[in-house]
Amino acid sequence: MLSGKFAITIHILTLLNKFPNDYLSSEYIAGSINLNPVLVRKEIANLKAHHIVESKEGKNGGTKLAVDSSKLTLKEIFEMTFETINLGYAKNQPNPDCPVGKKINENLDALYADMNQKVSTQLQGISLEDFSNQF
Amino acid sequence: MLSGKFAITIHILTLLNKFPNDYLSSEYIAGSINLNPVLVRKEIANLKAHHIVESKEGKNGGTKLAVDSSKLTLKEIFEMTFETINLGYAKNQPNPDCPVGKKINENLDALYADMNQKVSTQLQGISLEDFSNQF
DNA sequence: CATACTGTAATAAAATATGTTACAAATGTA
DNA sequence: TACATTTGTAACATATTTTATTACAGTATG
Repeated sequence: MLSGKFAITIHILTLLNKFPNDYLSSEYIAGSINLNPVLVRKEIANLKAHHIVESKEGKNGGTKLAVDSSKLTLKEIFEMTFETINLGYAKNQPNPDCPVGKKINENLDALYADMNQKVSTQLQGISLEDFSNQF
Repeated sequence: MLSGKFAITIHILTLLNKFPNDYLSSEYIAGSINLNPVLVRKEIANLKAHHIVESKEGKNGGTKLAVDSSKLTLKEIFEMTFETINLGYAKNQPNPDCPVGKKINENLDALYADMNQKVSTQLQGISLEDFSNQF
C-alpha cells in the first residue's frame, strides 16, 4: 500500500515546476529519478487523470504542469498517490467469534482516520511551489 | 517497511490485557488474529526484547503482559514495530548531478520528520488500556 | 518519410511479506 | 520418570507486491 508513488510523483512535479515552459520527456525525468521511463509515464498518466499535467505526444513531446504550483498542495498529491496513511492491518480476517478479533479492524480504522486527519492538515499547508523552492 | 506488524502487535497486547492473569499461548492468540502461531511468537519475541511481556515455556506456558497497560502508549508500540512513518522514497538513488535529484531525499526526510512528530503526538495520547477499553 | 516522443500492454525479475515444517529445550503433571 | 504441551528459533517455501523490461502502435515535428 505504501510505495514510492508519492516520492516519484513529487519528484516529477518538482522538475516540471522548475521548467514551467518546457515539455519534459519521460526519459529526461527518469534520468533524474533514476527510474525506468515507463514507470515515469505511468505516474504521469495518473497526474493527467487528475488534470495536474498535460502531455504532448510525438517528436519534442513531453509533459508540463497544467496548474498553478502555488495552488497545488502536497495533500492533493498525497491523495492522488496514496489511499490513506496507516500502520497496517493483519492480513487475514480476524476471528469474528473473538471480541477482540471482531472489532480490531474497526478500532484500527478509527485510529488511522485520526492520523490521516493530522497528516492531511500538515500536507495541506505546503504547496508544490513551497516544496520546489527548497531546491 | 510498512507491514502488519503494528496491527498484529496491538492485537496481541489487547488480548493479553483482557486476560491479565493468564499466560496465553501463541496458538490461542493466533486463533484470534487468524495468523500462523510462529508469526505470533516472532512478534512476541520483539515484545519480550522490549520487556513489555514475559513468557513461560513448557506446558501451560504462554505470554502475559509485564507492564501496566495504562502506562504503555501506542507511540511505544509504534516505535517497536515501525521505524518511522513516511510516504516512501524512490527506490533507486536519484541522479546527484540534477539539483532536484541531489536534494529530493533530504527534503522528503524533513517532510516525513514533521509527519512523525504529529503522529507521535497523537499516539502518545493513547494508552493500551484506552485502546483495549474500546472492545 | 525518418525521427522522437507518448501510451499502454504483456511479461519478467526482484524484493518483501507471510506461511510452514521441524525440532530442541523447557516445564507441568500423571 | 515418562508424557504432553508449549516456547524459541532456524530453515525453507509460497504468495504478493513492487519495480523493470520489452515491445509496439499511435502521434507530432521537421
